[in-house]
Amino acid sequence: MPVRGRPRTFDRTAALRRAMEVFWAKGYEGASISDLTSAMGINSPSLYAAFGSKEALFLEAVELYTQVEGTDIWCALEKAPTARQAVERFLRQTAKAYSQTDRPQGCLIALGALHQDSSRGAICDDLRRRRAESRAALLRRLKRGVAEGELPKDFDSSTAATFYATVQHGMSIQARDGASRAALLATVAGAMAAWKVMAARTRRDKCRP
Amino acid sequence: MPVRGRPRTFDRTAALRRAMEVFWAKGYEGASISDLTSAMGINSPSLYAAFGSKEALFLEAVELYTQVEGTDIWCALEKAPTARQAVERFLRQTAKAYSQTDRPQGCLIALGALHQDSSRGAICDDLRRRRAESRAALLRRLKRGVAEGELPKDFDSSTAATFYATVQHGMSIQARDGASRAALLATVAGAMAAWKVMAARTRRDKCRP
DNA sequence: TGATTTATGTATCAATCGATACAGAAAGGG
DNA sequence: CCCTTTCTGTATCGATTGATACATAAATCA
Repeated sequence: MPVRGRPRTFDRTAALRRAMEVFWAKGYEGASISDLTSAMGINSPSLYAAFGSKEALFLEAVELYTQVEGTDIWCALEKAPTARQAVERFLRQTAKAYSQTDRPQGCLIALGALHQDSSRGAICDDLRRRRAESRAALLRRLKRGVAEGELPKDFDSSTAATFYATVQHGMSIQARDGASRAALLATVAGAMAAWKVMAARTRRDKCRP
Repeated sequence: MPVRGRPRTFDRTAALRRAMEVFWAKGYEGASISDLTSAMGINSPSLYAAFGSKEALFLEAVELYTQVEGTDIWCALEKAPTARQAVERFLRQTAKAYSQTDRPQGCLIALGALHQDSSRGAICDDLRRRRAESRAALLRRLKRGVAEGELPKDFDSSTAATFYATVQHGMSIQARDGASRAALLATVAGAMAAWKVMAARTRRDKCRP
């Protein structure tokens, strides 16, 4: 069923992708409507007609970001055969994604709107919810590792999930500071060094396996 | 030698401290001159007469922040007897400082201005330089540990410094998301779990000490 | 065809941004 | 005393912010 009125003369998804890149590079507050419209190749009335408001555009851009840029990271976490490999691949994919040179460094969800008072509350809350979801996904994978016997029953999945989520967030700032992929992978190596200690059973019967 | 003209009617340092708190809570972009003047209890001409510009005020506020809020963390790093304790106390002090409930959560230097394009370049560069200095201080302490024989000669101080600095940055976002002190300390525990692995000599002769 | 519906481009809107002009007030120097 | 210097409060400045009014263009419906 075709739409009734005059058809849109721009590609809505392509324009949304451009908006995503602007928000990614400049953050929610730092991206002005003028920045957005010039990057999207449209005038502001078209932006408001198609997306509603700056807030709504941002929320759509973040959803697109999650689907497009986050897929590799989520897949790494879900598809790896062991929890250990899942976490390591999750972090290595993160290092790879955050250090791409043909796009902004670091994560839109981590860096897009950190100051609740100035950004609109809904913006900040949405990103916070997505960050919490990232930790929750890690937690699910770790608990599965415990349930499957890969990790000891007394393994503290909650602490480990918090730790690895925090490392990922720190990597965003590190990447934004210009860290190379090698430097990010060094951080991954450090984080994975904690694994065998956290995964060790309380009784030290694994020292000489 | 007393000053010549009409004396200032407000406490410059107290006003600067208020400005610091506003920047800390809202970031550089998010803090408007109106926000600042109302918190400082002065009018905008007084602000510009005393501090020059918003940029200069921010730079002074960050310097004050470094001296006032960073002292405990730096002291923990410098004064601990071993490198291991230095890093652990450094992170534990960070957890404590970032989770104070009577002030903004997380670190002004980590969160104050992450988007180069929108904030003035000098602001972003100053914070970046201070973040780099934090990693450099960690690196110095670790290399001292190697020189003193606490750590093996092949210990990768650079990787470890990058890792622990990144964890600290991640803790800022974690704290800004409302993490409790216990959650931050869980991250510290995770980060310190990596220590004994990174500090282990290449030959596994330390497994049964 | 004419009526309806939706999108586009120009030209703004009120509000807020960072930053000042200006006159008066309060100090020291002479 | 007057002169100079510096700070304070009021009242802005031009620029930019996010968001629209309005006339016109381009499509479908009847």
